[in-house]
Amino acid sequence: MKRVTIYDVAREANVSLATVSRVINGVNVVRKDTRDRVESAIEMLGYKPNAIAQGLALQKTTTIGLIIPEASFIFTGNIINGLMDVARIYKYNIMLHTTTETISDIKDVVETIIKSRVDGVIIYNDQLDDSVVAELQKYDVPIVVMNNKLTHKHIASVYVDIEEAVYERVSEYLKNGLDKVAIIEDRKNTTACKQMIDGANRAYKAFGKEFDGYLQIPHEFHTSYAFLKDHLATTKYDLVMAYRDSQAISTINAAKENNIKVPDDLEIICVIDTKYNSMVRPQISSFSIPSYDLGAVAMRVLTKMLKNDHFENQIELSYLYTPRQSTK
Amino acid sequence: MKRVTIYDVAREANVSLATVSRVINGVNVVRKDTRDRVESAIEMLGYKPNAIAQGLALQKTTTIGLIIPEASFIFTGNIINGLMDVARIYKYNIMLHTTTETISDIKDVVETIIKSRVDGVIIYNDQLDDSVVAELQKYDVPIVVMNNKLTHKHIASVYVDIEEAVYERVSEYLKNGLDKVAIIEDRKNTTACKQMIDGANRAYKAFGKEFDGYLQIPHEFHTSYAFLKDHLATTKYDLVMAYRDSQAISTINAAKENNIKVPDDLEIICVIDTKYNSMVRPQISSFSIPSYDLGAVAMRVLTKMLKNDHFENQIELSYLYTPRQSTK
DNA sequence: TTGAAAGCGCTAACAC
DNA sequence: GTGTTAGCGCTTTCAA
Repeated sequence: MKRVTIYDVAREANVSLATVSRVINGVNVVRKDTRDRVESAIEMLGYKPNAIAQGLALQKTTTIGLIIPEASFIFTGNIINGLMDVARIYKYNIMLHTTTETISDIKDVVETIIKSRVDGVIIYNDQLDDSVVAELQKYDVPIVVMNNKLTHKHIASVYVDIEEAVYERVSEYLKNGLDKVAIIEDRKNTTACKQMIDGANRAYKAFGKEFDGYLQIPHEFHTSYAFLKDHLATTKYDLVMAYRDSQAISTINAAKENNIKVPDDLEIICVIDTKYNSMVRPQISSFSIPSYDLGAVAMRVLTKMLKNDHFENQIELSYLYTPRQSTK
Repeated sequence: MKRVTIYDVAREANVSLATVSRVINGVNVVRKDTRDRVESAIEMLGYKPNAIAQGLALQKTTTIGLIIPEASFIFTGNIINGLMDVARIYKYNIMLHTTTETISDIKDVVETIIKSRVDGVIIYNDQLDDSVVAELQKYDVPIVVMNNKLTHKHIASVYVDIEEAVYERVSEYLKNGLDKVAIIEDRKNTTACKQMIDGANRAYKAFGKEFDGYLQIPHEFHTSYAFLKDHLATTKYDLVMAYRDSQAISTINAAKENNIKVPDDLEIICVIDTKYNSMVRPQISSFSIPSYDLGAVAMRVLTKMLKNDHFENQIELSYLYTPRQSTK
């Protein structure tokens, strides 16, 4: 089909292109019968307004850039679903960008983001580099960051208070005299992991003790499973906490290898869980981070920013600790 | 930062905008010293070419539309990773669209795709509606379809021959006299499921038998697990095949409830598996569909189409049957 | 090697 | 109510 433009429609309907533009954009001043003429011309020619030209004329693209780390879809999938559902409502398009771990790569992403003149950006990235945000800010792009509590005035952040969540839970164990708590390192989620440790530290301090259960996985081990299989053979814990459910599952498998019974001999809790947690046995107790909401809220805040409405620049989403089969 | 355009750069460097354009696009006719002047002006002003304006002038956007069903990221995540990696190489942007199951919704997606003037479209959708493809084709958008063997001349399809895979495997069992084979319905993947059944039918026919193991999940059951828990109590199988690993896991759980030992009393095979299969015990034997490659190849074919290079319009990716703990 | 100017398809002030 | 026209920021012929 030949490209059909607003001129073609105008000619066909015997009106000026301004009138066609009015009809397209629902400007309610066009007389009913001319509107009908225009509409049937549009129908007849199969005309679809060129969003690129509109973007150029209006100085806005109605698309927003989404930045997530590569290979993270198992968790971010739900975030994206939430985000897309809201984006659909407000007619925003989503430009997807994934980042690998190299710094040059993330610079490239920012570069393309700027060039593509998106109306706003949503970032989910645990190891978020300040320079990225700074660069983006130079170009006045509204930014929403997920899962990273930021304090910039012009950036909104949507997150769950993981520190508090872990604090609460660990306190509970300490209260019952169970103080052999471990937190597994998560190299892909260093910030989240740091919050977990902070929470544990605070809890231990409150009980006059010191937390020393941070399990860093030595670099010679390729998986946390490989490490834990050895480690659990020699060290006994009351509770192991992991960020992702996948790590929790690894822990369960490692425990099984060592004839450690979950939850009788060892309890396990993770922070985020995916649908697979509902299939695994035993099912893992978790904080049920509302990942769908994380995306949906982020998108909603961004639309507010774009309309210059007032917006909260820090939105804390609540979690709900959900005990399952991996804890007593 | 004030919007800086090509005019600003031109003024700063004391050249015409045509020259700036040449520098930006690496047209090698600009004298070294003027190029240097332009480049330092660009640097100084922090100029980034407006991709929207370029898109309008060049009649191409260097972005491609990706359509996937909502909530499918656990599997499509890998596809997206493959796709993004290749897109990055060729400097294409990805516009992400998800479809829910309503027909009006998919029409909307096609509408926005056309309007956004993407250079091409990649579709992963099991229940792909022909009318969608037809609509897209009217506007001459190059299309690549994943996991759906299509025969249109101007559409490329990238897929794995699931029918053959299942045929091979089932034949193997029949050869050993094991003929109680079941295939679980997958409502989200009807086309894939149909191919599985076709494969089983063909295998049975080759052995002079008739396949009757298609397990449709009655609508009163919300999950396959719920259904199988009952069903496996009364019916014995040698082999249960599922499309997704998640269904295979459900089957294992349902078997466990009925004291059926996997793989001793019942073997289980799935077609696609995600990283979770590496964590679950027993691990499930599968065909190891190369989902990353599916995305990467799809994107690569599309770039060929866009360059008007010759391209295969049907690309079959190979699978590798990988026996694990769920089979003997 | 460089510049002038038309055009890409649309919107929005302004005029009628 | 409708048309005219000047942009939006870039590319690309054509001349110089």
